[in-house]
Amino acid sequence: MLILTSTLDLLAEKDYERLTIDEVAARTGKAKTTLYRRWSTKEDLVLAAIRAAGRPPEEDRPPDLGSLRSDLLAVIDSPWLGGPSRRLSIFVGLASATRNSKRLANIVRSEVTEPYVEIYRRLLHRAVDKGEISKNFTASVPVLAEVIPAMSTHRLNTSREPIQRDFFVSVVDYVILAALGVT
Amino acid sequence: MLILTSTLDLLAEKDYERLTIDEVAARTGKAKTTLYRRWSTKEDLVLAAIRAAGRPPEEDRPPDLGSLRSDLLAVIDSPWLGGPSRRLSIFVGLASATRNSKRLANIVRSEVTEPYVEIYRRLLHRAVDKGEISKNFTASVPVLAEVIPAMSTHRLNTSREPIQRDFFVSVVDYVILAALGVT
DNA sequence: ACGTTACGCTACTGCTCAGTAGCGTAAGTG
DNA sequence: CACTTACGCTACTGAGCAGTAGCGTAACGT
Repeated sequence: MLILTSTLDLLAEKDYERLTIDEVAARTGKAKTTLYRRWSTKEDLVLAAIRAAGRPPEEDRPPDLGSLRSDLLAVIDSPWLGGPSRRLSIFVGLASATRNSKRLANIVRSEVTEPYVEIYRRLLHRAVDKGEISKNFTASVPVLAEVIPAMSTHRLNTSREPIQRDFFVSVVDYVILAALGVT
Repeated sequence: MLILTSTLDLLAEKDYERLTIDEVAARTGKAKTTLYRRWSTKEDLVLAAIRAAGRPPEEDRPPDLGSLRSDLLAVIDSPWLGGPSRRLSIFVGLASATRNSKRLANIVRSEVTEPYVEIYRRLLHRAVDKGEISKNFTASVPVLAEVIPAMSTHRLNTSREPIQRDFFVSVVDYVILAALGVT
């Protein structure tokens, strides 16, 4: 649906508060009243846009490319929500929404951020089970699973420029894999 | 100055956009006109509040407690900006401001976030120089210096609840020190 | 006593933006 | 051909909030 993807586009460019229905209308060529006929509030529209995006495909089919490193990078490169750059911008745009509405906050957490962290968590646990990583690191998995989302949103928040892939690679190599004793 | 610290308080509770001059006035018992006589815009007021906070004391006097671990925790526990909890909330509140004004964004970066990351960077480099950490890890210092701010703002953004100290300790032990091969 | 400075108060302007009213029109469906 | 459904358009209301006007008043120094 054009309207819903455009809503996500605008959410990526601005953020929830700066996203105006007028602009969604203008960009999609629809009339504002048309939007309000289908979604009775701005919150509903954004909610629908989130749901329309579906869930990350890696949730059902986690990558299995032979090494933890390549699996982590595969998730980073995932085309979900339009690839790393758009996905990250949407994450940041939605973060501001969680301050507006507790309802929105819960949906965002349960449909977007939590599933995403969960994927990393599972990859890490699987690497331990496989023996690729020592069992001594089991305790650190929950924290490490948050590292990639945390570092990338922080980067985008402070630098405003699009994030280079090198940065993700640095995080994987210098932080996550290093913390797991992978040499 | 009561007005400036209250401004920071409100910034910590809400964020830049939700901070209203009327509320600053109400909370400080001042008249709104009084505030506008001294600072001609909301942006100026917040700017003044930031400057009044000064710079982190660790910038001049980095902690030196004998181990990298205790130095990192000392910076985390720093009383600057009212201690970890208030400081972190202010960071998050200011992040929303960087979307409003490029001027504000630059000041926030140069006076608040960058100095803070720089402190971690220096602690890490010093540990390498001292020989506490192997020189092999020099390349990873810039990324690791962002880990604590990134992880803590991310936590606050997604969970909304105050952050427990255990979390910081986990980040230090399971992420940073682990990534530096400290056993 | 007198002027100056700083503050308080009430009331207003002006803008942005969510959400609504009401009317018109094209396209499908029986 | 009538009827319904869906959309477009212009114009409005109403709230929130930055910033302003104008007047009154206490505190101060001289």
